[in-house]
Amino acid sequence: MKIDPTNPADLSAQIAKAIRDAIISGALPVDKRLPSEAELAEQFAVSRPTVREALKRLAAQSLIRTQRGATGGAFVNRLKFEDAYGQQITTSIMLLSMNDVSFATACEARYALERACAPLSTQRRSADHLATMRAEIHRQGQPGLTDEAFCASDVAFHRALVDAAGNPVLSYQLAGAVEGMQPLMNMITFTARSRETIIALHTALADAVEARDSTKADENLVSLAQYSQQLAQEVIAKRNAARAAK
Amino acid sequence: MKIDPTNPADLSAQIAKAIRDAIISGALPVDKRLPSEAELAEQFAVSRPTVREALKRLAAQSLIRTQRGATGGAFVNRLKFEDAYGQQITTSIMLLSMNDVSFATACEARYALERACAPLSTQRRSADHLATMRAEIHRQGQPGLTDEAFCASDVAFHRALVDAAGNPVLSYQLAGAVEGMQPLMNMITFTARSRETIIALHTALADAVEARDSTKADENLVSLAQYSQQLAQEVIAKRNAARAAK
DNA sequence: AGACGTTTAATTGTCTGACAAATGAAAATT
DNA sequence: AATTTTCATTTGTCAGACAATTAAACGTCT
Repeated sequence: MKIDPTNPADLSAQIAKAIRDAIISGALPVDKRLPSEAELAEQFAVSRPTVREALKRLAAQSLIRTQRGATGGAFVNRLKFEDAYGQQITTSIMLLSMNDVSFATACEARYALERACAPLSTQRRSADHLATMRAEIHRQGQPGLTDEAFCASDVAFHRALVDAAGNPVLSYQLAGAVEGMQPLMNMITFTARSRETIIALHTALADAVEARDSTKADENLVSLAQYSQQLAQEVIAKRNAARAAK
Repeated sequence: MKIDPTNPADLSAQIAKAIRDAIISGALPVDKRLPSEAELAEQFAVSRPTVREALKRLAAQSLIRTQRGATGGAFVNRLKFEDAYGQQITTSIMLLSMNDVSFATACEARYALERACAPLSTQRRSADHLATMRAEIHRQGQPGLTDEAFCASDVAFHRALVDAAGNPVLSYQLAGAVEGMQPLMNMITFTARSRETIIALHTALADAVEARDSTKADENLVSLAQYSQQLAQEVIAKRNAARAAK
């Protein structure tokens, strides 16, 4: 683990990279304690604040955790799927909001990935996953539900579908695609009529999953994708009409 | 943007969260200059090193960039897909290596997602993407190629297939699944015979993409998935045999 | 001897003050 | 008017200090 001392700028970034590479290469195994900040400062020939900035960079990526006290220090953190979900969702939201990604593009990606999950989900779904899906469908039918709550329930429904595949790697990858779309979905106003249509499709999808019928599940996902695109187009059309009227 | 002053620990994490939330909510738009470190220190009633640690956390996530000089400072960064790729891949590699994810689970996820891309790729593939795929196939056939280089070319081939779908969101999500598997793939020793088989499947896949035949492309992906699983099982079987012999 | 409270050393978290380096704007000079 | 110089601002880094936390070492009492 060495840094380039000739470039006296970005020292903390260089140190963070050196430690990160050591973790990736396996030289620093999980739960291994790093040297203390004072020792690291001496090793890299920098001051303690600089070392601390480097450690905070790593902590932001959940690569290390720190503990105070006599036997404390910085430890290589076992990256949990749970922690990675959060980062993945944040990054997805940022990407979609900052890069003018169209609803159509994001929606296409989301449903393409979900359709990839569906055959596995229909095979492996447990009673638990199915119950979650049914519960969310029931929630979606309740009167007085705000659009945001309806969207959140929609996300939970689809998360259950994805998790039913029983593959944590798939769940992780899909978390970004499904949850990252929520801000875009929130632009849509769900009328009572459109909610009915979505709930009907969700029910049919849940039925297909219960019957372990992957063909029907796929058909329903295609219908959901098409209907989502249609709703978004209506929103855009209305907005354009309002703009033209001005 | 406020923090809880009653808890005098994790101040930098709290400040980072406050700023991150402001960025996500849109209160701080892209390219907006944050207050200077001295001003932030005053606003949050903390010292400058604490503010700096918070900013480094955000920089580690590519949420801000900093610039020295008179008109410098920290600016909200437009998160590029390119930047997000790198983080995605690093996180995926960590997740797979630290959580005892089996080759079978990772492989299943990867090919499920790739099959989701394939129909779009066959529809939209450009001559450019096809040329990249052909070039990587050619590289894979060269004698004297190390296993690592063969794997890297395999990844490049599949990246081209994914990018051919013309959906940056899909490419981003798939980057983790495809490139994150590389360390696992590197465990496999590719004999001349197994390379031949893989190259034949790649060629058939490229042919299907060229002919815009999504059914054939899907069949070849399924075959590739099965063959990858078979190779991995052989490696595991050999390893177990060696262990039993001891 | 064993259980329990106390001290102590190590470590992170934070603060203060300082200087160096970069950089654009303003001022001075040609 | 163009160029050079100066200057103010801001980040990057450093040194030293103290507070808070924590577990181990130590001492004391039963």
